[in-house]
Amino acid sequence: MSYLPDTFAALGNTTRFAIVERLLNEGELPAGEFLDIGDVSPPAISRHFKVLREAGIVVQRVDKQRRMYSVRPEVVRGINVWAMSYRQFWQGSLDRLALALEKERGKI
Amino acid sequence: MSYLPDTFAALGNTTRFAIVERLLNEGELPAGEFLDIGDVSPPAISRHFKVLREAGIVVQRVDKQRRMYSVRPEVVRGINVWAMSYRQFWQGSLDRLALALEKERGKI
DNA sequence: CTTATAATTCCTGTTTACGTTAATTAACAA
DNA sequence: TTGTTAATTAACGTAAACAGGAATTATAAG
Repeated sequence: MSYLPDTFAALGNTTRFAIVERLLNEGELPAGEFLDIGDVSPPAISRHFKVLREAGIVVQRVDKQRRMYSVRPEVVRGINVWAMSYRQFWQGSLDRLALALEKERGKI
Repeated sequence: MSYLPDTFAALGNTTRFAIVERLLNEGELPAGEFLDIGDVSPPAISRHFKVLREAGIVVQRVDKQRRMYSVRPEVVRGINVWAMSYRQFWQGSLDRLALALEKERGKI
């Protein structure tokens, strides 16, 4: 069985997706850094991190009173592996699109 | 704004994920072909396809009484583009893992 | 015209998701 | 000790997700 549906379910919430993107761009950050993300309360942030943790998307590191969060690289890589496994499918359509554009260009 | 959270939300259901994987592997199929996927009723299948359509993941083609469904290649490609945009992040961790394994091998 | 097939929509009930305020835990600082 | 900061858990309410059976629509076949 694949773990991907659980991963996607966790990323299928705009607040959590924004959290993950920010962690990906800025690296490890404490939970408190996300209070400005789309007006959510501290309890809401905390529960979103719990969902992300339980889906295996982030890991927590305790530093004094703060909980530092970071994204597990394998997760993003896993998504990439999945999408790449269907590369022939989507690459093919890209090639056909490029070909069609070439032909259009020829007509003009 | 990114459409990815909606895409992930739609794929974050095991039944819908199974539907999409099957369409990716076997190509265009009628809705009725999915009645064996984890004992779901025709209405349930129909509603899952509606979610997938509204998320832009699949397209419908009418053929007599049948509704033929197929995956939009741009969607899978879009997921790939997103994951690839963080390649440095997950590739880096892979390299460190490989290096660690090399060192371990050296010790043995 | 009548029946069968394919899929959907309607109606309804149950579960899950998500947010808020209040209370709690843990660490730090005066 | 007392107060402050960081984050979580508890309790509660509302909205959305999801499922099933019944009814509906559209096409095909006898």
